[in-house]
Amino acid sequence: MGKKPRTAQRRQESLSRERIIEASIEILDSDGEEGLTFRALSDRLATGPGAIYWHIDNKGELLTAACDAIIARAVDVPVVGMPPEAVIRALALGLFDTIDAHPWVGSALTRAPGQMPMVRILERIGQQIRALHVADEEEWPTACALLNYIVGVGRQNAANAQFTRARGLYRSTFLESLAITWSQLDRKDYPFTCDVADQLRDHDDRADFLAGIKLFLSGLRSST
Amino acid sequence: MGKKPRTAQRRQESLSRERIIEASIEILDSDGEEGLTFRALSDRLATGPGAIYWHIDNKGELLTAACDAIIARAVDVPVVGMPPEAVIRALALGLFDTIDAHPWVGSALTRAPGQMPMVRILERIGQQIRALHVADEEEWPTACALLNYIVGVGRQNAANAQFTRARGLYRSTFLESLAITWSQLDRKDYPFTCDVADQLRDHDDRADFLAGIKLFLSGLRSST
DNA sequence: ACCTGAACACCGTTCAAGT
DNA sequence: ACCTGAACACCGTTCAAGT
Repeated sequence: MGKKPRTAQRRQESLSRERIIEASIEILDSDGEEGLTFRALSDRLATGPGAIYWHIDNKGELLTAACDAIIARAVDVPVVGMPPEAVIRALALGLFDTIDAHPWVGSALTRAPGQMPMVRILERIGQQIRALHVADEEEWPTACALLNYIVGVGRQNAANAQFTRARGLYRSTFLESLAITWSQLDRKDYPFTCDVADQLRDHDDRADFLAGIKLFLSGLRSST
Repeated sequence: MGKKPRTAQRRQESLSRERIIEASIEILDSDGEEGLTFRALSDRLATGPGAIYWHIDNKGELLTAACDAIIARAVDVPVVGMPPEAVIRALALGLFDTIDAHPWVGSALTRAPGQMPMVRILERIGQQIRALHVADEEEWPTACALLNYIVGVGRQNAANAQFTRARGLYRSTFLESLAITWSQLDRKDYPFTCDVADQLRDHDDRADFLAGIKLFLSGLRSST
């Protein structure tokens, strides 16, 4: 018997940073963040764990690079001839859906402040903020706030989904049990949460996300 | 020679969930998230790693419980006689500072969707949203958006600080090197980021955070 | 230059054995 | 009921040795 079962046969092409990142994304998408190990990765690439270190510095850099590949695509939305507010909405929804489809992207974004993936998003948002003729000194804080809202809420939404999946539950059953827990809280201390428990059951995360964007944009309109 | 060096002498009081959480917070605050291991924790409590499992289910639950202890204090702000918008601002700033002081709280919050620490925040925000007479069906999405903004931005800010500290840099030198990197980007592709690089150097995260809150509140005012 | 894979120093968690 | 600590099945990372 062989020393180690090999699912894939020995690779033809030589290793490269691109192939490593591509394989990492496949693993991250199918097995989640904790599924990406250097052993699983080197197995898929039919090599040893050490080989990867020739092309990549460490796991953090690998995650950032994989994240950047996804964000680069997500941020590439049509812009021409659309009003800035519509572009912002399209950008925001596109990112929301992307983080939802690749939950690991959310945490990778947070762990790489100021790095390329975040800069890509900042730039797109910033250009639209500029097109809205926000006062010069307000451009940066406004773009920042919007960026953080989008990533923050997208991340939170993805975390919910992951939390659910990790427990082998469906979204509906998870929300159902959460609604029950909330409605059983002491009404004296948690009046709002008790009342809102019902709405939890069949709320639409994507719609709530968009509602926040709209609030933001209307705040922006009223202050310029 | 002894089997194992003991920094603390054998504990007097017996173990308890409270003592474990208290010790965890001490470790998390001084050594960060990756400093909290069951070995470090049991060392500090002068016991074995297994003993902890008698009182706590797993590491995730431990982190959530530690996080909840911190949030419970942070959310306990004076409310009486203040206008709702002022309470929201105070609440938001308090949470921002708390997450900044305990960076691990940010990630713990994200990992416990719908759990107690998040509910505490939701409830306080929700009560103020209600006091602002937001339309019934808008209460939940509005509170949600605000909650997510606060936690999202707070978390991002804490991540920046951690990223800096992990590399042994000061905040100013980190921002300086980031500003240089940004200003060297290709102006054709990154006009906004290039321009904004200067503002990065001495911007105030806390002020930017507050600017987002204000934008939110003015959006709320203009839509009610 | 690029790859191999054993080895190192860790993890979280379990569990038979003790009191 | 509560605690002990060795043991298990993992990690990320390194590095001497190979081609």
